[in-house]
Amino acid sequence: MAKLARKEREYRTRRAEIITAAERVFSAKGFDKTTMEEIAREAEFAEGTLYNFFKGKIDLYLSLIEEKSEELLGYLHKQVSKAVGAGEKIRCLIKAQMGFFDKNRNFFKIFVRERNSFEWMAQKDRTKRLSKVYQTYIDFVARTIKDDLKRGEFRNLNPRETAYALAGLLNSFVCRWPKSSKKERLFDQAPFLTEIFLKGVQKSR
Amino acid sequence: MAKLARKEREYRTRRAEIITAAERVFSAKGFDKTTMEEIAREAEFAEGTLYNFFKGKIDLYLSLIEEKSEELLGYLHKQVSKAVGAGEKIRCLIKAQMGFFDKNRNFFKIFVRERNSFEWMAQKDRTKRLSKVYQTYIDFVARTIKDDLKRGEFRNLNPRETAYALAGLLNSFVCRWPKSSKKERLFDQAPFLTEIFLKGVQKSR
DNA sequence: ATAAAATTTGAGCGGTGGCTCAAATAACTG
DNA sequence: CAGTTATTTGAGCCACCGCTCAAATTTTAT
Repeated sequence: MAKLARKEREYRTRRAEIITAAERVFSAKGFDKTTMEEIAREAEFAEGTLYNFFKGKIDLYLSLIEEKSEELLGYLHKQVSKAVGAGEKIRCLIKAQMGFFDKNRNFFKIFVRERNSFEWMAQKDRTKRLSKVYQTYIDFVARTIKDDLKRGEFRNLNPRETAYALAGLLNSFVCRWPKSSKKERLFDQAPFLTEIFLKGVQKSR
Repeated sequence: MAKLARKEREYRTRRAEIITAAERVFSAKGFDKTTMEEIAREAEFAEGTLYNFFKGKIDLYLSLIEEKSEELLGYLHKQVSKAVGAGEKIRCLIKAQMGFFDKNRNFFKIFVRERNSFEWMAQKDRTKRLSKVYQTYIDFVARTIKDDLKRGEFRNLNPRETAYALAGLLNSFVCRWPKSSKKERLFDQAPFLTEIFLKGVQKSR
């Protein structure tokens, strides 16, 4: 019946509100310095309410990363699938990722920060859930590179290693961003990075 | 007199022992999840003793990063200054950094992790002391790149932006390391990274 | 050997923050 | 509206941890 559907919709809305509130706080303070009390205040709920939507602090954090990452990957997938021609998929991937981060500044801080440290994290389940997310991301980048490289005049490199190199190039560059002016868009830096990377992997002649 | 000198030596030895113990724990658990009690246990001192050597947890952490970074920079400087010829300094920088990290696995974890998040950190003094460290590092890389690029057939790029790109390339690659086998050395990966980077910045022809 | 000075020790204090749960409130139902 | 169920609330519990300081121990001086 319609009633049930509305309830479900409202539940999701509230859940999403909590997630974006958490995103703001986590991105500003990092996981450890963020308190549930602060997320609750930001989301305009009482602290206890958060526990009706998430098992605890870690679950909330991981849910946020997982869901936003899915969004990112979906977007990248959609954009990249359009591109054809040697190097075009890679070019498109870089542009798409920068564009996504421009629109999701808060999330990107969490994504980058976590990506660089998840490897040696303490809690078991946290490591597991996170590594899945980042493996999926790297796999996608590696596949894109693989498809693209064999199409043009590129060296025969290990796609996975190359994917790490590209991800690193993007991430670190992106780390300067918080310091630069608000209006500056990451998207505009895409050509610079694309050029370095594509030249870097092309065949010598 | 000789007596005073010995005291001083012993003081420094104990201090260094605490720092390397802290290095082990911090690298394994990260700043927040590391407790003073655990560092004390690892260093075989009582908790209170740590406070005779450092003002507190943050001071210990920052001292560790500052002192090891100085060591790293000194080593890089020494190695790079030997190199001559287009691209040679950069090649040498990459090899030296990988070699240093091979020998300082624990420190490198802290260095990389912190480098990626210090930009938006909470505590004022911590940010200040850290940003100085990383500015010095990036400055050095930028200077090396600048010296080198004008010597060969390279594009006219902004050295500072390019330094961030290079640092990112190295760091992210290095992030895979903890997963790979113990015997695998970062040093052996240097050629792969060097090639991508040098090709990436060379003039089109 | 003994007193004085320096160093180490670890139990305990105080503040913090994740999480719970009984009570309050709101939403449905007939 | 009354009764029932679902949701929200926030004060308080409790475990944790950085840090202190009086007492114990070691080192130095005489």
